[in-house]
Amino acid sequence: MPYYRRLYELLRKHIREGVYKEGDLLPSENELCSLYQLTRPTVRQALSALVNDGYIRKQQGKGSIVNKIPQGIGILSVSGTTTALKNQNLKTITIEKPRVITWPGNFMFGLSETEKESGCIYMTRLRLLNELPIFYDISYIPNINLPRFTARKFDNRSLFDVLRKTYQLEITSGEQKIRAIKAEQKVCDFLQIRTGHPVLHMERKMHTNRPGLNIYSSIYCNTREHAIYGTF
Amino acid sequence: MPYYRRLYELLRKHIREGVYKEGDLLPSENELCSLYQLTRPTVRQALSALVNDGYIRKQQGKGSIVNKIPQGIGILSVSGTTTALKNQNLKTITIEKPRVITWPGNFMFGLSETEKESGCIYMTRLRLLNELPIFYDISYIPNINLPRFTARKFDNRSLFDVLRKTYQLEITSGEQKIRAIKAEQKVCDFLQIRTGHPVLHMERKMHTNRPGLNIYSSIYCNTREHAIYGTF
DNA sequence: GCTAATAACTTGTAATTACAAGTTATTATT
DNA sequence: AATAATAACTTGTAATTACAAGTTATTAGC
Repeated sequence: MPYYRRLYELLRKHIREGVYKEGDLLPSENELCSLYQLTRPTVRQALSALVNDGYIRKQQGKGSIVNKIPQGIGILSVSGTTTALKNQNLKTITIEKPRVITWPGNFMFGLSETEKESGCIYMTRLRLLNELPIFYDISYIPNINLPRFTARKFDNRSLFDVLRKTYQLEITSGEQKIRAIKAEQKVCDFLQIRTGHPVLHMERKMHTNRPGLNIYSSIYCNTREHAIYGTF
Repeated sequence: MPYYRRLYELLRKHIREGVYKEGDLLPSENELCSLYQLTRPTVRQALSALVNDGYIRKQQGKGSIVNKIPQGIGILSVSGTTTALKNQNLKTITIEKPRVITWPGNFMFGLSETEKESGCIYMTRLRLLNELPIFYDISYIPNINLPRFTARKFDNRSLFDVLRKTYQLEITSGEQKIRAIKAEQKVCDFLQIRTGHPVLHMERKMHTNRPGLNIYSSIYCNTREHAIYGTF
């Protein structure tokens, strides 16, 4: 792991654990240099990654100021869904275990030839916050070089954790379409809401560090109690 | 304007105008160096800003690959709402002209003391896409050093354009809460939809380059025809 | 005691050099 | 002709140096 990345991970951990609180100043770039035996460009690379991910903001002449950690459900952020939640009780239930299907006709995003040919791993999950169902997820993953995937279990573990640890797959960026819709019967049942209740529908395409491999989800979200929170 | 910024603006313009199309490779970093008489760190700074804003992705050993330009309604991106739309006919109507009010009780985000003391500029606008109302915007701006703001006109011009050009205010980042709700009567009237139709509700806090000055909006969005599109 | 200049910080920009690591086209070998 | 090694690219990481520009604390002068 490169030096700038190590420093990034360390500072990120410190911020998340409250070593540096909201409004605090990080050590200055020169201090970080001498603390960790790095040069300024390297330190700046780590800091700009933190700025990028919303952990700090910088002000010329002043320093690196720690931002408030997102407390809501940070599903809009790049990092996995589970990560943004800290003390809240989030549980994941697999409704349909992963199985290989042919891609649905009229898919939400355009597919490459490679993706079309390789078929699709399909699974549905329900995610509960404090015992209340919040997300109904339908995931579509191209069946490209992911051995034994359908045999894996995801209960109480983020799909993205498995992808990262087992297949070294990381989400690098993505696109999404968001709508407010009247939920159909099946979705209402899963989310335990009245038929026709407004529901947030997200269609996401997530790019990974493996070029050409994208992960797709269709997510229905009950926002009655919790809003979707995101930074940009 | 710094060199890296100039190169960023130029390449961004070229991508938006189609000089480089989706999937194309930009000139290599070394080519850009000799083309514009810059050094590689400077070129890389410009490119990483383009990666950041989703215009390109990079692949080691290959090059900088141009991404698809977002064609939807790019309200989730940092840049102003109007910018992401290209050939579509977007019109803005001011419903309530900017006026100074006291901050509403139970405001959607916590306010600093400075913000509370300085009062609030309030305005509401309706934005139409191809003659159809899509967004109903309520904006709240702290009345801090913005001379003659209430006298300005915003018809058919992005609020953010005025803020940038008149007051050198730029949005640097922000946070938002998103919900699917049943629209109340007034909102339905503005958006020309049936009472109780699902509507997307966004509450946004936008940080600016002027430390301590944030812009707030509450946006109701009709997503029946158009989805909100964003990259991350 | 107050004010203004200054010094000592902070981050921002930029050139230079060097090598590592991934990709692609070329060349040599079989 | 197909394959494997290689060379010539590409971007990634990292140290070094220098000065510009913004912020804050100190100091000198009144």
